[in-house]
Amino acid sequence: MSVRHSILTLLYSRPRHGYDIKISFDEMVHHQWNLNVGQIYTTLDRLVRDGLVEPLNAEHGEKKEYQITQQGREELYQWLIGPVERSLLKDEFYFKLLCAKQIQFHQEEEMIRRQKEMILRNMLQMRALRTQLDPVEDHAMILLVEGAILHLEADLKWLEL
Amino acid sequence: MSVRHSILTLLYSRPRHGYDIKISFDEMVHHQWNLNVGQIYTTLDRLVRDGLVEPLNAEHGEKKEYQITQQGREELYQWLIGPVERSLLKDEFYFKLLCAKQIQFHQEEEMIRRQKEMILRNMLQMRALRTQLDPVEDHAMILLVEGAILHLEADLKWLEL
DNA sequence: ACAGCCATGTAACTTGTTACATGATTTT
DNA sequence: AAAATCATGTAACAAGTTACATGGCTGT
Repeated sequence: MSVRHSILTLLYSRPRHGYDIKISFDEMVHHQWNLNVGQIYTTLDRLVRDGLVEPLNAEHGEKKEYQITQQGREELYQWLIGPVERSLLKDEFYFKLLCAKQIQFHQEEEMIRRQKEMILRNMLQMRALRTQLDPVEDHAMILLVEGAILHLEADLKWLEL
Repeated sequence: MSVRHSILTLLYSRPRHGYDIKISFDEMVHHQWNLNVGQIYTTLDRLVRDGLVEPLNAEHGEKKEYQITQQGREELYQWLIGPVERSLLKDEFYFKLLCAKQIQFHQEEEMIRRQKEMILRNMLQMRALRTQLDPVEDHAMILLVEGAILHLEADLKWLEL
């Protein structure tokens, strides 16, 4: 979603080097998002360029650590606190239906069928994830996953109309 | 969302020139999405490059028209019929909550308050749009807008937990 | 004459993304 | 010794996006 902000998030508590960020990222998202390691490094460079992150003790050239700057903390704060747009066209499926209507694509039913399938697949995925979570350690994550499942159920209900 | 596919959609029924696409696009989305005209032209060039669109009678250099190719129709078809991912991390607000938890950002309540505000704003926007729609001409759009409103209501309900 | 719309385009930049190269260290 | 993991990076491209330049045509 926003690799930049993920990195700022992980650097918030302590400095890390690229590979460390990669590992921590995978843990944070419980391996639900496959991120190419290379992207960590390209994004770190860009964050340094923008003054949101700065390199630490780059002496010999090994395990270059990075730390977040004050500006980086502010950027992260603003991002977190900023709400997410939820207008009609921000939902790609609605947008597709709009386009389908425009060209008189008479296969809305098939679109809906496939979308339902995807939602079911995503629900299974979420349920599988939930069973893997530790009720103590991942308490907040469990709430999120359950919220996501409720969301998917609402989605499904709407498609059944 | 996908400017490329919007353009393919508009070229599906007949060839058009850039400005025509811009006007039709604004109509199609009922002015809910502000698209810079320049982007139409850059995207058209890229579509031509990829063989999804081809220029028509570019004689004197005025009103260059473009038409969709067979490959373009197929691309559009595949895009329309393809389902949209709905996993946990694809929702930016969930992702923000995850990051907030990671850094022990103790302002989840404020995040939720602001997100609710945004949803209410988007709901008002949708309701305003609905009143502007023609019950005959825009029948399908009305369904979509009402669906979006239901969606927003479900969103709101979840945030109230 | 001037405003406003019709119409086209480009240069520049952003983020996301990947395939690939390279080598060190650790485990089997 | 081979395989796996640790670790860093680069070149290249896609798509989104915008500010800006340019000129014709139309109505007042």
